[in-house]
Amino acid sequence: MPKDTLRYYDRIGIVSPSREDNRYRRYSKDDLIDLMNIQIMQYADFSLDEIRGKFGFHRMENITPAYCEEIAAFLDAKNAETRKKIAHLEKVSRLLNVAAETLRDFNHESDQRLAEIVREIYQDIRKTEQGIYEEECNEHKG
Amino acid sequence: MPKDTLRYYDRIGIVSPSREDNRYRRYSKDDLIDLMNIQIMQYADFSLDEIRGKFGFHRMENITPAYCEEIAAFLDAKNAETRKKIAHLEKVSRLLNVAAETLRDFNHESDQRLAEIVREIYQDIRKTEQGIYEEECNEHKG
DNA sequence: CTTGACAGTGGAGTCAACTCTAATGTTAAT
DNA sequence: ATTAACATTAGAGTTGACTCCACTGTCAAG
Repeated sequence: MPKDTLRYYDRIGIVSPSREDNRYRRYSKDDLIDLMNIQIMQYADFSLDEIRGKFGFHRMENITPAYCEEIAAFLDAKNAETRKKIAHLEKVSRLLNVAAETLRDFNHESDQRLAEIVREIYQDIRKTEQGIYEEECNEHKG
Repeated sequence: MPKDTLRYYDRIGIVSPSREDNRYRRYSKDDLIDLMNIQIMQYADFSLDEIRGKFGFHRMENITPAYCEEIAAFLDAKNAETRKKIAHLEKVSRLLNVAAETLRDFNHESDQRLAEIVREIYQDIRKTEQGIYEEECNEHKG
């Protein structure tokens, strides 16, 4: 992990190691565990804000069943989001496949299939835009 | 599509409509088709640079079989990338699933499965880092 | 005791794709 | 003729997660 990244994490208060007399950072075992957890969470597409906010590095004290359930629900939500992204990418993959096929050997059948996928995608795009406008409305209300 | 986005596309030379006498932008049918294509390509995770570079909006002239094959190969590469992203997200989904399960009902079996996935992910992360270092090397060589 | 290789800091720069601001010009309606 | 509602522009700001810079401080080796 690049040093600048560690300094950055320290600055934004995500992993703040203790200091030696000369102000050099000293990373404890727990700090290293936190850093590894961060890598995993980043792999799972959590932002640093989410990591700080939801996991906040409670160290074994303070772990009530209610807290566990809260985290579990959060993970469920993230998972639903992830499934949506996968569905999106599956559609993209199909699109690219058919588009390449159509380019290589133009015929009515693959052209039809391409058009069908494109139509589907336009619907998705319009849905997303609606989502954005609804969000904006809610923000104005809130 | 937001007006600012259209102005932005005009500025960076992606869709540059003709102008009326008063300098107002007038979008032709072809411009609209370009804009729709851009939406599709963005859905498929192409950057604006890629869109400008690879598709450059050749309008029916200049479409040789060689050009078709070049684009098809490009789409294939993008598809390979997409499949990799899907594999990544599938792993994330499994992780989130097992993590939530483990949080809700801690037992040895799900804990084991969680550890297994985490191990797998660390390997992926290390692979990615290596990739980055190799890229850096090649840049220094090139 | 100098030299080189590290460590520290605050602050600025990077990337992509917008998004917004301020100042000004054009048009349609009252 | 005034005003509201559009259009134009150059240029600055936004986002997140770094990444780099110039400068200074610390330390071990020769």
